[in-house]
Amino acid sequence: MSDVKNTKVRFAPSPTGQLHLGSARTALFNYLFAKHTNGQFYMRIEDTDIERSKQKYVDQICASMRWLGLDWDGEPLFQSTRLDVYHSVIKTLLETDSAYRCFCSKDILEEARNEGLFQYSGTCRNLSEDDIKKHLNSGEGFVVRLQVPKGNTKFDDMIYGSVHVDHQEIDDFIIARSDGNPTYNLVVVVDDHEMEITHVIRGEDHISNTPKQILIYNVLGFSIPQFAHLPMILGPDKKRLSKRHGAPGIQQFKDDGYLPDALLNYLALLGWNPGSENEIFTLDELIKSFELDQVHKKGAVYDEVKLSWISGQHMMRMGTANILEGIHEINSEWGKGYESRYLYSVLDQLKQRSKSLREFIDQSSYYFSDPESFDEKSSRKNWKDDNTNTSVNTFKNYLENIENWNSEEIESALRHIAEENEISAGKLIHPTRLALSGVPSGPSLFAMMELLGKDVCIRRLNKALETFPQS
RNA sequence: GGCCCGUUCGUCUAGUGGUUAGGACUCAGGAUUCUCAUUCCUGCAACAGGGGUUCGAUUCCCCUACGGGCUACCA
Repeated sequence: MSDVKNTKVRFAPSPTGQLHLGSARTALFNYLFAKHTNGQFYMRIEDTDIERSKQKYVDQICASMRWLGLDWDGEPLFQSTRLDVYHSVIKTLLETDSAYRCFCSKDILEEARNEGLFQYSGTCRNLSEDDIKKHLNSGEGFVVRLQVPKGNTKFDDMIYGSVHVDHQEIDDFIIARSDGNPTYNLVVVVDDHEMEITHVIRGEDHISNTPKQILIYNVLGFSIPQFAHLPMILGPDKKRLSKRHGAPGIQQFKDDGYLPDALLNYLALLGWNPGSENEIFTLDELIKSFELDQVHKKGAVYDEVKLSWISGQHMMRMGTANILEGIHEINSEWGKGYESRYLYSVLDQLKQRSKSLREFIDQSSYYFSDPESFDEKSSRKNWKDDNTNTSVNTFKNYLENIENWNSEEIESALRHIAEENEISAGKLIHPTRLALSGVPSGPSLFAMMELLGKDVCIRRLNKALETFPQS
C-alpha cells in the first residue's frame, strides 16, 4: 500500500479532560495514516502532570475512542508507570553535562518575564561544582534544564515543509520539575524512541516544541522520526477550538445522536481533501483515500451545520437494523413493546427526514402513542370550520369499512371522498394528518396510516372530531 | 516583545503564469409531492491590500495588514 515500512504512530492524549473535537481529529489522522500504510496505531496516556491527570478522563477518552471506532494496537502506555526510566535519562543528561541544575526560584523567573525578558537568562548555566554543592546542601529545590548549544536546527515537516530554527530562539528549557518529575518535552522523546514511533503526527501547536525535542534526540543519540503537524480546528471566532472555548466533548456527539462514521467523515474533511468531489466516506473508504500530503496548513472552522448534513447523508445510507441498534444505544426504551418489524417500518418512513438518531426519537412519538396536543398553527389553518368535521367524519366512516387496510386502499378512499364532497384532496389530507400525528408534517400520510393500523387511526380521528368542533 | 505558521465565496475546499476561478454546506427562487424532508434545476457569493518579476499574475518574490501558534516547574 505504501513504500514506508512498518509505520508506527501514536495518539498521546493527556487525561486532563475528556476527548474533544481537536484531539479526536488528531487521533483520526494518526489512525488513518497507520491503517493506510498497514502500520501500527498506539495509544499513550501522557499523565506526567499528576495534579491535573484524572483516571476518569482516561476512562472517558478510551470510551470515546472505542465509540468512534478508532481501535488501538496493544495496551495503552501510561507515562506515570515509567518515571524510573525518565529519572535515569535525566541523571544521564546531568552526568554528561547536557543538562544542568537550576536553582532560580519561580518568583524570580516570573518577575523577569513580567519585565519583558521572555527567555531564561542562564543564571545557573555555569555554576561551579562548589556552588552547586552549596545550593544542594542548603536544601534548595532545583529544576533541570537542557543545555541548549549554539547553532540551529532544521527539520522537514510532512505538512509544513522545511522548518528552520536558530537556537538563540530556544532557551534552556526545563526537562525536570523541582519535584524531580520530567516534563513533556523530555518524556515525549524518550517514549517515542522506545515505542519506535516512525511518524509523529500531532497538532500544529507542537511545531515549535519540535526543535527542542530534536535537541534531546540528538543528545541522547536517538534517531529522529518524521514529523507531521496538523492545522488547528477553529471556533466560529477563528480562535483555536479548545475545552476552554467550549469545544464539545465527543460524548456530546454521541448523546446528540450522531453516528461515529459521520463525525469521523466530517472531521476528516477538516483540513484534508480526498482529491475527488466525493464528500461522503465510510471509515474504510477514508483509510483507502487518506494521504498526509493532502492535508493543509490552514486552520479550519468547525461548522455544525455541515456536520449535520453529512450525518443525514450517512443516515440515509445506513441499514435500518443498524439505525435501530444505534437508537437503542442512546435510548433503550425507544419502541419498547413493539415488534421489530413495526419499528423497522417506522424507521424507514422517517429515514430521509432525520439527520441524527436523536431526530428519529424526537419525530417518532406518534407511532407509539396518540398525540397529546395538536399543532396550533396547523389547527387554525387546516381545520377552520365544521365543514372539515363533516368531511373527516365521512372519511372515517368509509375507513371503517375498508377490509384490505393498505395505503393504496386508503388513498383511493380519501380521494374518492374528496371528490364527492367537491374539495381538494389536501383539504382532507392535512386535517387527517393533524388528527393522527398532531404535527403538520411527516412521512406519506397513507403509508403512515397503513402502519398505524385501522383501529388506531379510527380512534385518533374520533378524538380529533371531538376536539375540533368549531362553531 | 521575539520566533514560527497561515490568508480563494459566510463556512469547508478545488485550481492554474493566460479559466466565464470549479465543487460542497448554508441561504434565496423554481420543479416534483398530500405536508415536511429527499431529489433535481437556477441563483447569490471569493483569490486580504500594496509593490515588484512578467507580454500577462489568484498563481512566483517582497512589504504591510489581519488571523493563529509557541514563548509554563501544561501537554
